[in-house]
Amino acid sequence: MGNTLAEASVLQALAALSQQARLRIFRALIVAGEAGTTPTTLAETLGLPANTLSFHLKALSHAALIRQQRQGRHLLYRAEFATMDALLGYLTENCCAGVACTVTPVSSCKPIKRAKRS
Amino acid sequence: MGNTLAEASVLQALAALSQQARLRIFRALIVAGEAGTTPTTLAETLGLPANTLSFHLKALSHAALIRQQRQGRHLLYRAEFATMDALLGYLTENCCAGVACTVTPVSSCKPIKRAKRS
DNA sequence: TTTTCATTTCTATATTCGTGGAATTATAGA
DNA sequence: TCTATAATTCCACGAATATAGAAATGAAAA
Repeated sequence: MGNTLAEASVLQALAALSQQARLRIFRALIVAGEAGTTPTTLAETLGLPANTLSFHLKALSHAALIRQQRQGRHLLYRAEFATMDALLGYLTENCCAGVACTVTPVSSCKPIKRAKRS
Repeated sequence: MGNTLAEASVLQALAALSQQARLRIFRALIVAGEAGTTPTTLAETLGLPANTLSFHLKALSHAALIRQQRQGRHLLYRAEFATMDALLGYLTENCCAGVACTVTPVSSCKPIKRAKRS
């Protein structure tokens, strides 16, 4: 039962995710989970120049889909699960089956503990 | 257990919904349900010039989020629930909690019979 | 078939977006 | 402090988008 976003926030989140580079960045952060990821890692993983990546990170941040935290010399970016949850809630309730969705809505979006690979 | 969309289709659908006029058009079609709505009705409901509306309808059609059918002199537009369902499925599975979402996914998006208001 | 209405396409314009090179800021280690 | 590294901001430019007036198409009614 997450908060529902205002239309403007929904539009901003959808716009942020509707671009290939940004969708991939976001997905990478989802996979990274609580550990988060640094821009440098993202840049080499996704093959993006640092400044281009930064541009997209800003868009995702502005949409509140990700969050930034400094970790020594690095920055850590993490997915903001609550916003994604709220976005899915909005879409389910308002863009799925009329005024109120009759089907089971997404209950929650949480980072999951995953085994580190390699 | 709807089909999952390819990344390109997801991006197209998200882009289609990430614009105010189009999100409102889509929501109006959701509310209209199986009955569908004509461009004329949409135009006056949303206060859009016919050509601008047509432009946006095309974008939604191209993303397979809506469908068109001729009804005599009018056209009827309807929401394509299956695509929305698939979009929610993708977001739930890939952008929610890692490789596979542990929470209950949206089971289905169906038009519901609703009482006409006023 | 002629007229009428519904909708789209054509065209133009202003704005926003995506990209990446170069310069800048910020942090930490020597 | 000085230096190296991390990340962002500045800037420019081509591409894509949103808007809407005007013209064109399509289907049905007269």
